[in-house]
Amino acid sequence: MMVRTRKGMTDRHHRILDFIIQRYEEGFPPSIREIGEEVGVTSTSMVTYYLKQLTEMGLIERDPKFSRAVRPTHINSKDLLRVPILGPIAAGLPILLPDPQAAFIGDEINGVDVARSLLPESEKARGLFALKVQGDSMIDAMINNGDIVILKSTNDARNGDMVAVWLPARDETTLKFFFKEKDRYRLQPANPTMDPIYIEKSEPLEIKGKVVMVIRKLDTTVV
Amino acid sequence: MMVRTRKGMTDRHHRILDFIIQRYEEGFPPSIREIGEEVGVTSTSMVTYYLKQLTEMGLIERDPKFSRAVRPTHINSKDLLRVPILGPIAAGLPILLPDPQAAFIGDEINGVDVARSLLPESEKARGLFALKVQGDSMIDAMINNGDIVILKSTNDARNGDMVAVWLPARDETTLKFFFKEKDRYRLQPANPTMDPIYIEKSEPLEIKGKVVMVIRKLDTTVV
DNA sequence: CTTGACACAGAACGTATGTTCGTGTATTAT
DNA sequence: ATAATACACGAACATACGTTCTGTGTCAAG
Repeated sequence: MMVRTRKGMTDRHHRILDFIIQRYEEGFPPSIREIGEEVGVTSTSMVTYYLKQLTEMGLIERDPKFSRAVRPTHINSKDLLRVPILGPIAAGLPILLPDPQAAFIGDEINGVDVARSLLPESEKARGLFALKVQGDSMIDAMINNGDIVILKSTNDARNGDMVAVWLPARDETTLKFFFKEKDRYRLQPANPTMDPIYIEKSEPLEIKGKVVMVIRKLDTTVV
Repeated sequence: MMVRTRKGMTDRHHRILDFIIQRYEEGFPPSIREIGEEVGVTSTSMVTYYLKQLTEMGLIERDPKFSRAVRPTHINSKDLLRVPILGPIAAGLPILLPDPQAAFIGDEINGVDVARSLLPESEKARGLFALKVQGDSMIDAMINNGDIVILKSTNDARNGDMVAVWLPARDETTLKFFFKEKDRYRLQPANPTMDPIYIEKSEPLEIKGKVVMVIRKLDTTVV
């Protein structure tokens, strides 16, 4: 007998969480009243109310013994960003769609730690996910079996972006540099010795994300 | 008995600074009274006194607008490893020898921050350096112009290691998988479609380091 | 319509917090 | 010896802080 469908994160939840994360990264956690002032909540009890919910969602931690003792739960430190590995990527496999909700649910799945200093300013926000390359099908993108590709979730791209695309007509996932030309899209392999693929604009083409970084671990340790 | 040193850090300075650093890493900065309790200073004015000195020494920062707004100025992180970028690497260039001394001298040159969690246990020690790939000569190693290669300084390699070698006979630097065979060394490109190079054991071959990681930043240069 | 959970505001209250001031003692320079 | 300085304790005080209580309005299910 649920009275009202429990909405997950509202805009205010997000803004409060963002503010706490921001302050956490600066090293100075905010007080209840500072949070309220930031997000436009005039009452301290309302902030407590939201903080309680965020705590129950497992997104923040509080220590009732101290004032200003609030911090985001996610493992991300001030210097690191933990990017979730959503799954494998291979030529024959469609890319798993990143569920923005799922990122918050306590799915303690695999992830890669990336130094924030390596990411451009604009990517420091959320929306990043990682895929682990399976097989040798991405060789023309200079990407090997086992490499970790970090992407930003997006549905469109600008010329020159390296994007992960799903080509329904070919049942194929591929990583290419994206160029929009007059009547077609040109998907250019990173390897300059290889030829581009041309996709007519009438053909379907799903951009799943923009590649932000590629990490290759050379595991010299014998497993 | 305690000798009064005119200036500099006394034991209490150190303990206060350590406590601030510890709390900073935990995300919960301490209050004046908590600091006093921790280091055995009974008076809040004494803590203020020391904090003022530490601020003047440039070791901590405070924001008088907020409570608990104290943090160490230096950025030390136990999650990150800063790997110095010693220079470019290109086919025609010999690799700069990493000077272990130079890494410690306050040469605030370029560096990459790497999450320790991405490095294998054995590599967490020192001896790592990074090179920035210049040109397309490493394409057969699946490495692009602009990629950052992180190496561990070593003079020998095991079979299967990816190594950076200098071939004096060819005046060439290259990154290849290393295999020792009966009478020769086989240098295998990472790209499986390309053929290996064979070096007779009589020929000179200088192993400069073992590749631990490759990082490719796709600078979409947004904004 | 009634009910009850949800969303929000305001105020009250006890404690926490940082600053300032007064006092005292040991060390050092002159 | 005297003065200046560094070090130390405690109290006082205004404000900051988090919790809790009361009250209001909304919305959907029964």
